[in-house]
Amino acid sequence: MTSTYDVLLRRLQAAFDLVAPGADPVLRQSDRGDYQANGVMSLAKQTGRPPRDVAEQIVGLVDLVGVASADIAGPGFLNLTLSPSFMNAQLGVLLGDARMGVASASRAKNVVIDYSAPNVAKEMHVGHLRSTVIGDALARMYRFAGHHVIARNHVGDWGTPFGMLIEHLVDLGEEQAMASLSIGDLDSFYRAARTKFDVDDDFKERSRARVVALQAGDAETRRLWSILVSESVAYFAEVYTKLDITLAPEDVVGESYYNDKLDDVVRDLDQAGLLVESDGALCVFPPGFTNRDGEPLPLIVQKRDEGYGYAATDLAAVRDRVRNLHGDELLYVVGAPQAQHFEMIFAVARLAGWLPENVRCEHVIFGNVLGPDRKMFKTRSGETVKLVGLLDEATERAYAALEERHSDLSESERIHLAVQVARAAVKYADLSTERQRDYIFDLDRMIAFEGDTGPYLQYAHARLRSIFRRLGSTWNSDGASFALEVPAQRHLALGLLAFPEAFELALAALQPHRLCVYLFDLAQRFTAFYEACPVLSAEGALREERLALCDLTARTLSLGLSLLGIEAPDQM
RNA sequence: GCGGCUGUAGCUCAGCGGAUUAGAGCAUCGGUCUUCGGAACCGAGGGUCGGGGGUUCGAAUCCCUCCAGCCGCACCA
Repeated sequence: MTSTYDVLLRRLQAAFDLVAPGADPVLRQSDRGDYQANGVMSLAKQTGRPPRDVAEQIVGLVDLVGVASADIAGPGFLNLTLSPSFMNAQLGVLLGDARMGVASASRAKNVVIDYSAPNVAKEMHVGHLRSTVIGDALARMYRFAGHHVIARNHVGDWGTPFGMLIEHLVDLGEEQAMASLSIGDLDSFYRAARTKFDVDDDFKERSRARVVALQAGDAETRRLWSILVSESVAYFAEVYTKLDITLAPEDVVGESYYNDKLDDVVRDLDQAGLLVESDGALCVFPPGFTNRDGEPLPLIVQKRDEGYGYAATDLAAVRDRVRNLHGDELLYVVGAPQAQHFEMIFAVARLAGWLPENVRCEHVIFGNVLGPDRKMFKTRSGETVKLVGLLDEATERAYAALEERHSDLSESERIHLAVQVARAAVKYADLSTERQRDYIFDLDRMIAFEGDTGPYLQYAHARLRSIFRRLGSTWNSDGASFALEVPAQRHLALGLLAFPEAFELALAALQPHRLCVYLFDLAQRFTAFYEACPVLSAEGALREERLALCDLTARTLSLGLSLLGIEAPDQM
């Protein structure tokens, strides 16, 4: 179907094109009319004509028959009011549309999304939360839009720490080490290795030798290393299941994957004449970057000791994602501190010709998770907060809240619901603010059932479903049409019709919070409707109409939440 | 020093391709209703949109500048 927004846009565009080809109508929802087109104002400015004249011209040219009426207001605003018949028709189509009006992409793009990226042999902590949650939401949104998502979990599985980790594994014995790792207490494993490394010179020496062996490809060392990796990946999978994240073990393509491609990267850069030796290191100096002394800032590709740094790996990854994965879009869901690093990586990749103009490459930046003191979120004792612990605590709170309100749930139902509510709370809190901002992790606030929270949206959905449960018989929408004579109904209907543009804007800007804003607004429209409009006690056509609005609202909420990676249980 | 991000109601945040009256949630206060699940709804108070300039008929939104906070600025990822 063509969304309501798109119908309006096309009609307006045709009229605008007659006045000034390509002029943007700047169409958006409005509280003045149903929609407003502000493009007249800039068009007037651009042509030097009085806005009202232009507005009148557009109104004369635009064909909105059967769709809407247009009024000129103020200096030259175009307020649009949808016609009842058009709304009825659009809502009627929605009843049979599982996509709730969102068109599927005509050409599926390959979208490579790099997110989560935990470290092998290290616990996942709050620092991984945002990348994981935001990245997964974007992945779900892209898939729904009809694109082919290639998720890349760029785990830290290489580097000097692996010398000590492997030696620690040897010390423990493989069986003991695997047991220790599979319990999920990765931090104590890492800490133990670290401690030995710091206090035991002999261990330190062994660790260094082990790094050399690892890099040289020594078979036994690689085998031991792969134990660490596979145990960790298995652990990550558990965390992802707990969080309901779509990343699979196959998506893990760690830093080590690029090892054998790094020589090539350097050679290519050299042949392109981009490589410069500086202080013994091989660097690229992309224009426009300076250090604190105002001197050109290098991207160090190969260190003085001839080892490769992360820049080389990231460059190899860009190249791989364009050449081999045929990515049309490359997204990196990585925190704000690495902004300059990625700018440089992208700049160098463009210089080297690895990143064609038509490939969109973007660092999807997000801010920090802060504690109540507005500083980086840490435990009281100053340690990083484990993701699993965070979820467990959220689940306990959700469980307690459910226990207080529903004694009729079975134990297993309550546990299952608590898990769903807790995930919703944590994810929605993360997704609902503009991602570049830091946000304060406040479990009390996010798990509240009132206000702009995940659980509130789940609740709105559950209330809707309960109406259909009370109905007893199965309902179908065959007899429904939309007169929308009660303002609350019409207001809700307008919200329903706006789902496609809300989704598309969120996706285009890579801003899941826009979808959150939409869903919360829809939920509020629904509750207002719910107060004003009895459903089950209504009769005849009015009852069918209201049931249909409930059905559409429930489905829109459920779909929208699912695109954020949040479940919408039928009962709470 | 250079660069980036952030600064909107007591608190947490939307709005920032300029445009008609600056919004929401929480909290506070006051109401509604013998609830299709009250985990609800309605209303009120509360804002020099960090400060100051500028562009514009019109700026929270664009430009400049200053202030505050956080982050980055060569061999750790």
